[in-house]
Amino acid sequence: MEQIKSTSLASEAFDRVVEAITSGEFEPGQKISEAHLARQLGISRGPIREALHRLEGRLVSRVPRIGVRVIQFGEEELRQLFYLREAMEGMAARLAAENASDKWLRSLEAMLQRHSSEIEGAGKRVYRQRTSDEDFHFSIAQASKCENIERLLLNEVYYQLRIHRLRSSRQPGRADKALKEHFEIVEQLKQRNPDGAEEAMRAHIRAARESSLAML
Amino acid sequence: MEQIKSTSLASEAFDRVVEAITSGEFEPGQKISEAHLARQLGISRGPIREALHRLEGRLVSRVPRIGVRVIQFGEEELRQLFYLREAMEGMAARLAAENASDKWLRSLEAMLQRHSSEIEGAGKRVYRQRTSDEDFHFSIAQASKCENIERLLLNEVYYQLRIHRLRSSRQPGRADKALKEHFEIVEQLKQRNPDGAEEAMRAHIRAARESSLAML
DNA sequence: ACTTGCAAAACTGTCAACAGTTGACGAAAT
DNA sequence: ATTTCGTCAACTGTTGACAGTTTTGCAAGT
Repeated sequence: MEQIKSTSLASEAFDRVVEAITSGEFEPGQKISEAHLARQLGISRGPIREALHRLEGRLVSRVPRIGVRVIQFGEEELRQLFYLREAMEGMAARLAAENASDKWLRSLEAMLQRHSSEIEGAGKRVYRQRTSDEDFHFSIAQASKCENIERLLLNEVYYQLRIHRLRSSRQPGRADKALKEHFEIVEQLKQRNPDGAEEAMRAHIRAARESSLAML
Repeated sequence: MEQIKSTSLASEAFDRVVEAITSGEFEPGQKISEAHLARQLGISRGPIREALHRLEGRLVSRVPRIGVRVIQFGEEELRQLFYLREAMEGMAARLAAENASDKWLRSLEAMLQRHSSEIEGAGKRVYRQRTSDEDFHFSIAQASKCENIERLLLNEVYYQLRIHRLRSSRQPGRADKALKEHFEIVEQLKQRNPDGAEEAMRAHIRAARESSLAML
């Protein structure tokens, strides 16, 4: 038997707006009008309001009586996002090292092997909503068995990161280095070394931060 | 010049619900009816819906077509909350050690001196919405100059922590130990030692975690 | 050219009402 | 006594309308 999904208009609208923002359809700083968006999606303003409120502070900023805008993303905001990421993903790696099952560890390693061969045939710089990198990091967040961290990474960090990724090129050779760092993280996880796993993850994210900031 | 405050009914309702939950007026697990709450506050359901949605995942959990309930708080949830707290506040302390002004450091130390004398006259276990402990920790979050961390600590962590604090007694002598740990954190901040500050903060929160869990 | 004042349009905050769903209660059937 | 079924009240999701505010476009004045 399969679950019946009766999704609400508000959730639908939420997904659409996230998609529109993280895919670049809505520019950073652009104003989003409730009424206009409601007409565009063919529903009333209620569900739209709900969706936009759920995004407040994450992907849009709101000014009372004025409206909501897609968040702007400067160097400082990006740096701070990486600080938050370092803290949370570092802890996630630590917890994963303590909690993860052997089965999961093997599947994570298999994922890295796939990514490894993807990089070989490296021509394809096609856009994909969820990158290999995000899959790896999110998998570790899940393995931490800490719902708070998992939820916040998903809702706060990764959404914002996609906006940035969309508008900036990556340093040449960064993918290779990142993959090596991923392998180092897996190695620490396999050794069930919480300190090592956390430090490897944090070093990886610091490196990603410096690389991203260097491209601005 | 002073800012004109034009607070909306939704924000008002939001504050009221937070107050009701963190003060214990609404029990954990209790269902909150939009219609009932709207009648109670004398406004329509729109602003209420908005307020409850902003609390989703933080202080209330929502089931589609059923309604919202005040979150339940078990041992595991509490442990995970402390993991998140350790990660974020550790990073906050690190950033504070790097960024904070000397003026702020002196005011933080003065705050600790006040807390110190408060504990002397320790009879007053009166309930206060914001405890001395929370003031100390939030001040460091502000000094980190990282808006993400500040916002998430406020909206995600401290609210939930208040629910727990309300319903559990503290270990005898914990206040004294906590104060000593606070002084250690300040010491590391004064020395502008990021590693030391982060580790002191994390050790402090681990100790608070163990103490809290021991009381269940 | 630049500001000032004003009127119209557009938009947000709020409300009241409607439709469909859920959960509870009690009657009927086994 | 227990289960099944149908009814009903309460509630959530959604809508359209109203009021007040902000923005915009334009005209008049400096």
